[in-house]
Amino acid sequence: MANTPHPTAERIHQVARRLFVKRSYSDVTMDEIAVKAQITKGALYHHFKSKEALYLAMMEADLSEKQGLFNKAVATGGSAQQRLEILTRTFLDLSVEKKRISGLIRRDINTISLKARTRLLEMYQEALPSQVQSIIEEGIAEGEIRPVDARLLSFSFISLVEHTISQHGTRTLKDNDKKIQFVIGLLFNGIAAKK
Amino acid sequence: MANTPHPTAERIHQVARRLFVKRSYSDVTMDEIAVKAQITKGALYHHFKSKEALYLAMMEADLSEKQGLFNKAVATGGSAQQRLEILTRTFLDLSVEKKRISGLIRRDINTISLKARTRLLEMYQEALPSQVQSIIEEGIAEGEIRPVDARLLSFSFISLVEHTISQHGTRTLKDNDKKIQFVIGLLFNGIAAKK
DNA sequence: TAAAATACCGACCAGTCGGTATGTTATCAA
DNA sequence: TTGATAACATACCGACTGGTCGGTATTTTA
Repeated sequence: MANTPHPTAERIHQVARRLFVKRSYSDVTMDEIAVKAQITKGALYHHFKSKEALYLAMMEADLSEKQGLFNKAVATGGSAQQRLEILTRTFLDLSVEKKRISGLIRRDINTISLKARTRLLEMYQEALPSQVQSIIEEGIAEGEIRPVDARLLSFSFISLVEHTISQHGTRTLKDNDKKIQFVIGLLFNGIAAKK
Repeated sequence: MANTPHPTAERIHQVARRLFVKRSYSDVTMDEIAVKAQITKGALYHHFKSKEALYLAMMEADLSEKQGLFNKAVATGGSAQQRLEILTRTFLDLSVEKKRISGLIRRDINTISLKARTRLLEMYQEALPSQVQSIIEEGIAEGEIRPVDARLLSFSFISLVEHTISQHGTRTLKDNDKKIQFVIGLLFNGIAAKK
């Protein structure tokens, strides 16, 4: 399925990923991808039949990799809090670029075709939110977490984590331990002063 | 400053706002704006010297309006929690379109020129995050809130609120009271079950 | 009421971008 | 050696896009 055996296709993936992370779908051109990958447009279109196909293939490769990684965190034992900590750490240990990709979906989702959009959302859903959600749901079942809407909470949590890797987030929370502490602390205990 | 007395310019603003909310900066064309505003391209460029100028003017009008509204919430008395509730309610009472605009900045920020970008970020910063931040800072000073990084927290909080108006958010949290309860409850107390 | 500013029209332009048509070269099985 | 196919290269197309410009209608001002 997610096999990209050809070295050129691999290189195209890398270049595309780098460019799409920095600029929006519409702003990245196929010409630029070709130049940066040191091939011609003909070669580029030999490997990917359209811009959208390339974008989707790149995202699929990334998301399936993430799904596998996060699945390990979900599968471990321990409390919901511990498992969310592990999952968060797994995410934060990724390269800067790969951490940023997750945010592309919200940015580019309205640009691509309806078919690609549906597909992309499904892949994203499986890779990240649903895994967080399942941890939260089990936490609720165990009485560790108050009964809340697990899905909405999982999106909120992901958003919180993404904020810790923003420019200001990395400035304030230097290392990954600090980031995890901030995000897990806020999620479980809030910010109210202890009475 | 934020005076747009001319009815045509006003109509262009409305049309542009509606389109830019739905699609990204690059995907909205000046031709389409002209057609939807029932004028010609010539007239459009008579009122705004460039696409970017139009985008910026639209955003400025919106953000300065918001800044004024939120300022009232900040200026009221009461605890930090009460004031954040009022601010959140003020935001949630806006039209769907105006609620969505705030999210455009993160989406389009890399598309526009550096100069426009800096300007836009300053305006946004003043209108929303810094007002939330000042409430949080006072809450910390009063011992109501644990000492945390107020700026990072304000961004996180805004993000939480934005999630409640997503498709799934509105489905789960029907009315504004529910939304406020979710967001304030999470921020102050977290989701851990009470011991 | 003349003149000057404003508002608007619509044809047009130069450049861009995704995609294609038509090659040329490398690979490798038979 | 051959010939089929994959892997590229090059030149080009046509649709589109932001922006321009000469000119006209309308309103404001002197």
